Amino acid sequence: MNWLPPEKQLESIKFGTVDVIPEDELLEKLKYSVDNNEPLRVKLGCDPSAPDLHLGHSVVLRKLRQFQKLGHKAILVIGDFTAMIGDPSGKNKTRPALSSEKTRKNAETYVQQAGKVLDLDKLEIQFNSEWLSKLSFADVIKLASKYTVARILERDDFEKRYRSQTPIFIHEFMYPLAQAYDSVALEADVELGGTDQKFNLLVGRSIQSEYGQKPQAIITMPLLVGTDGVNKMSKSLGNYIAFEDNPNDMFGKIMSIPDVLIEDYFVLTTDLPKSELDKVSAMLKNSSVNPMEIKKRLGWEIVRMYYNKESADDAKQHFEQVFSRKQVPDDIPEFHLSEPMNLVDIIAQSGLISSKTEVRRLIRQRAIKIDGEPITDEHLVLEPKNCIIKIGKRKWLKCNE
RNA sequence: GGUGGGGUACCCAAGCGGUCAACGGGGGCAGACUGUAAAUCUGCUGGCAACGCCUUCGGUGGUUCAAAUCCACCCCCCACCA
Repeated sequence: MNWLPPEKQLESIKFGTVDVIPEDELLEKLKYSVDNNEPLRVKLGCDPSAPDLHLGHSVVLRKLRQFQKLGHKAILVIGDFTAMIGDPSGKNKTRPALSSEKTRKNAETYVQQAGKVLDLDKLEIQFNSEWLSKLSFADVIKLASKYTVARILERDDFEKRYRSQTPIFIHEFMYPLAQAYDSVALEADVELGGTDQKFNLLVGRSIQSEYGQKPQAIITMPLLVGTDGVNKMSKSLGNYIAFEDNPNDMFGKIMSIPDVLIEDYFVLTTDLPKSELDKVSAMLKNSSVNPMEIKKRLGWEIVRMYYNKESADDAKQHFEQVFSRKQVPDDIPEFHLSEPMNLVDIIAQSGLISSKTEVRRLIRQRAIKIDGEPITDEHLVLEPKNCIIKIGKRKWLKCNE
């Protein structure tokens, strides 16, 4: 293996991170690794209960891939054990416990999608049920005796929930410990996570020491802000851009992010080299360049990464056609009209809008147009003819006789 | 185990016998303005065969001409005390 000098490695590892704790220990580990020709074991945990990966996940996955490129061992830990128990952390709703079959299936999808970022051939995949399910109650007590309630309560989400009178279950206290135990079981040298994982990662360090291991270095990555520009990207908030989104949606969603996020997105989700990133940030500061153009570049890059250049070109062109020139997109659903029919029924039947009440609402709001003409009559009956119905900002229906 | 507080629409949160499909805020959607950016202004935000009807206020029964509102039992959450 041709190793990059440890200092160089550290420098590139640090790029885009929030914390590297402790940096000197990581450098030591890197030196040891190079001197002994021994890759570091770099761990990333994942939750297989919602296997729809999005750009938010990509931030930390990309960091893991970077370690792969540097020659280290990337380990993806599937948290199947905890998923099977069902983590009730989402407020007061108990999340349904997933069956082991469902979990395995989710894990499969997860890995398959993660493959868009990681090199699967070099990836070590571990299921934490492998070791966690084998712990005896005595083992668990022993593990629990390594940490105090006060320290667990330091975690700010626990503290928040405690203050807002939201229930906290005992087993939730155990999750950080279980995750920490994963690091023990795997003898991890490094663990990655989002900044929201910082606490858990640090517990890993303590627990590893308690079990006589060298504590892992931890690396936290920023949480990518979602398309709403406010919250972290997450599936449940609906502000996400999924790996599986089709190229047009992917491009369009990128175009809808607030300008202030452009730079973060470039840094955290694309492969542009440092020199290019500098150019981008210079352009963003230069008021003569329309940020929209830079965003198009971003959208193009991202679609290219998850698909290819052709798709990226097409998506960009589609965007310009539909939103810049306000033309009707090429590929829209069709509706066959053989006899006169109520407009409301046509739209409801097409499935583009789920209720007729809502369709009527949209008509009242002048959001429905036929061949460019806003409709005002809720009772309009359409004769069979060829026409284009536009519904709101981004839905179309083509009627054929 | 005891005492007290609480469970309302996607979320927060009013309402405490009819005028309640339920104030207000958030979010979302739509319109204007735009660059599917931000900011701003406006409207909408349970469903349907629609000046009416149906379903909804933790659950089940009950009182009443009439219940989210009153009663009974049950389920769940929180705080304090033990």
